[in-house]
Amino acid sequence: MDGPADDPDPTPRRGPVTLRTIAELAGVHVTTVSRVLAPPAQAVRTSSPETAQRIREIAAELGYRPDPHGRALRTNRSHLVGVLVPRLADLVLATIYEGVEDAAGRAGYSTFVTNSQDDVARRADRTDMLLARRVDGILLGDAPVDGSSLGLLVERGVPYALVSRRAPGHPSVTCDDLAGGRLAAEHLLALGHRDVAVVAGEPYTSTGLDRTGGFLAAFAEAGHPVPDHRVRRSGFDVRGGREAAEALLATGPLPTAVFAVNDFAAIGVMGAVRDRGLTPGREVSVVGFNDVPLAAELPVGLTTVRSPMHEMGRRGFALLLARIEGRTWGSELLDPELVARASTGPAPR
Amino acid sequence: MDGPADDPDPTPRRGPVTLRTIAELAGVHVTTVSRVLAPPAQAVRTSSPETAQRIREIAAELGYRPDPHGRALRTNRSHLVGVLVPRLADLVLATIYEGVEDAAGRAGYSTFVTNSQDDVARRADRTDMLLARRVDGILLGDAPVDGSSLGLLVERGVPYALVSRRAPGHPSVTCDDLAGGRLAAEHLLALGHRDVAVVAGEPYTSTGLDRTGGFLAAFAEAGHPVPDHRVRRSGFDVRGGREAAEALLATGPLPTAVFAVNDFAAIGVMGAVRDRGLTPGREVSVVGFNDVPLAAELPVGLTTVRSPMHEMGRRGFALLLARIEGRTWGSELLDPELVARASTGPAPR
DNA sequence: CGACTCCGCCCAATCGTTTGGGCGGCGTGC
DNA sequence: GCACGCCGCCCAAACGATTGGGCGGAGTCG
Repeated sequence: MDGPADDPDPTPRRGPVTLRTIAELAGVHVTTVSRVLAPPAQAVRTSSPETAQRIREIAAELGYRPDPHGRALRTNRSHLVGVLVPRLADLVLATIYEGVEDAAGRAGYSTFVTNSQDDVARRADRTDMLLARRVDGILLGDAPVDGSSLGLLVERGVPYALVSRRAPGHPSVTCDDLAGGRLAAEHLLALGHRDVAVVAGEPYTSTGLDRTGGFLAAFAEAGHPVPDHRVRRSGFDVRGGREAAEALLATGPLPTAVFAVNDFAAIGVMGAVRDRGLTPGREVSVVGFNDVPLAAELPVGLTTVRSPMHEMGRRGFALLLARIEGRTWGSELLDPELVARASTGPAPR
Repeated sequence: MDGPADDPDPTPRRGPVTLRTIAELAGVHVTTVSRVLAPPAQAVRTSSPETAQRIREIAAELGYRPDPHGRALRTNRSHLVGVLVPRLADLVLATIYEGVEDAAGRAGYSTFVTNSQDDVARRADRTDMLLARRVDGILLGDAPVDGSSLGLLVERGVPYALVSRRAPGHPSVTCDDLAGGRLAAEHLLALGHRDVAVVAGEPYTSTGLDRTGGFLAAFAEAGHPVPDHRVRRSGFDVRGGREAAEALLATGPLPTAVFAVNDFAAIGVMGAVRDRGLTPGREVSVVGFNDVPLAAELPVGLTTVRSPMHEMGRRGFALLLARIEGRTWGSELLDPELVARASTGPAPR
């Protein structure tokens, strides 16, 4: 009863608008319509200006949108990319992803995002799902620093790029985490801190490793090497930071400052400091990393190293796109920046 | 030079595996392969057990995955759904989305998520993009309570469902926010609070409205109506909560408790309380909503109303799927639960 | 022994798009 | 006036999967 509408009224036109719909209305072949509506870049065998104009008008009036499935089938290009993150509920990754989606949208791409939970099996499973969806490439926000799990992609020849975390020998867009670690160290050194501790994040991530590495290097170069027992791995969330800080504060004399490689971990550290009746920024200074919006709003503002998360997402997508399109590319390091707030102060005597 | 591999070796087989690849290897027609590999539910015109077995083995060995574009083109079903959220960098929505993605994955669907920023134009734009991608349905996590912006979907006959925020007359899966507001009120009433304030969230959202409404109703019924000037709209983030709290605390006598309709807003409230030299849970009690993981880890643990965010996402997808498949469906209300921590205490005299 | 049924498979059309190959007709040059 | 070129368009063949329609052969039954 509600069939393909044989009323002669051309405007509301039931059903989806296809090239054929337009071709019939314009009294022309679908090929012609396709060629007219193709992006000007690949404008070969063009039509007469009048025909083109007429076709464009009809297409606009009907609200024609090319069917991505038909197009993908023919061109073998889906204009889809997969994005793998450890957890989307991690604000840092969510923000990076916003950048990715932003850039992808502008380039006419859509993204599937999915979380791997930093779990090997799940990562393989999700990658498989993305490949089954025929994505044009994959952006990895969860790469382990040893590059394991990238073999499959290389082997299959799937374009990919890393974002947030780097791995030697693979294309990536990351914050210059080594420099960021140094910034934190220099800030604390300038405030007179000599006896410090590090909440170091997960040891299989370049973010944790590099930030810690840069920090330790700067202290060592300044003549105040940080002993091993003052460095402790941790999760990247509040709980992880709190647990690591409790362990660090429990043993021996109190450090005068703690550097956490992630803001949420730093918030956990501040909680642990408070639990001992101390105030962050007075008895114990605390530095975080990333500068999430929350950092500025805390009762005691968190001193932190700002990383350009949104920008990182955008550039990460741009890098992936360059690889997909076979253009030249290179890995990128984005500059971090120190933001001093109330959680750091001069070292107590 | 790297063509379709005419070596007789059947196993590594260059290029993508299609039905034809399998058909040729099995010496059978593609139709037969398609029918064998179809889900058992729609098993009509089946093959002989031997043929079927052989086909399945070859498919498994080659790692056959049906091309979603070919399938979508033919069946007019993309197995794709769009998800619209205000901001993915909002932990609450990110968690709900994790639930959505979880359920979608299990059902063989993939999801596009995109943020509307609660902006009318952007929402229309993103919806359009999703429709252009030929999604089978749309899940809305950003619906305004007046249901505006849903007209387009209804009109076009696109299956949709609401999650997190409801709108009268539209299918939704939400937390029972009215009940949640009451839970918060009852908790504070039991602690002896009579003079309270509300940080009410955005007035165009059912979450803000219902949580506030339930809270106010319970206080009114208990004989302690909350005056208008003690209720103030706010953003759902830390800054929004802080700003609203500063306004509320500035005028007249201090309330003994503040209910914020969102945990992050509550964190902002606690910051404002601290700024005045007061301690949350002593001079001023604070209650939040959602129970995000951070709430338990704060220096002063946040009393809050837990909402089942992950579950909400899962059920939301299930509801959408029911509509897509034309099954019967109904809106759902999920039960909230009060979690008492240190940020609430007996009302001071 | 013939007719009928049904099983197991193949044929062909279709979804919407892109793209190399033709093919008339008009304009130009000699 | 004829040959040639090119402009503007149409034709047809893909891409991979699904699905109604046939068709030969084996089995059943009278």
